Amino acid sequence: MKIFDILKKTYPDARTALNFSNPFELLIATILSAQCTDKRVNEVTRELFKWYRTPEDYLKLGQEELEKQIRSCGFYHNKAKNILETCRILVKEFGGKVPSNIDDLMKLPGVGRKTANVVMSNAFGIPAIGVDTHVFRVSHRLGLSDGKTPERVEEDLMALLPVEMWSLSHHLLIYHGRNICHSRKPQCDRCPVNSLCRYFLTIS
DNA sequence: AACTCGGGGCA
DNA sequence: TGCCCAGAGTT
Repeated sequence: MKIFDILKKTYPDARTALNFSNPFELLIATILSAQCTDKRVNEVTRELFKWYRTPEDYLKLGQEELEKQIRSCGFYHNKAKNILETCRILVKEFGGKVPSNIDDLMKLPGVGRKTANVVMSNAFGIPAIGVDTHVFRVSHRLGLSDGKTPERVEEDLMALLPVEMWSLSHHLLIYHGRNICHSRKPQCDRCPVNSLCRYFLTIS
């Protein structure tokens, strides 16, 4: 697919901003990342992971103290509650390990389809496309999908791309969304794929 | 499909 | 001040 060839050349270092290879740490960081900048998640987790590295560590920490630690990420009450319940399930049902399939991951509170896919692809190397707001918006603009839900966009992208491109396409579309294809004011004049973009066609 | 959960950065 | 941020859960 030509669009992704260009994006790959344009963003040769596109990779996750939540750069954790440890599945458990990536899971926690990704739960925290909901409606929060990756910059702040990295700040909070850099401190958090110094002291708390396993599900047992968080269960010992407790709700109130965890809320304080993650407060600046927003939605801290729900996130703390979800993280602790997730840790309980990990200990009780998965031997303290993070499962690597989407069904088990999505049973964890605080883990939706996007987070589950990110954990699978970034921590376990399983081809998957996490559809966040960037991927959703950019895919629609480019004309890669007309899906009304993230799941439909995910299906369209998977049908469009070879399996070995799934994980990378997630990073490329996010990178592009953050750098050029902004929600409000997309920088179409300096977009490397504007000649292939459906949205650019409608406005020019 | 619409709504709520929210602190913090930035214009 | 107002808008936005690598979403998920509930109704």
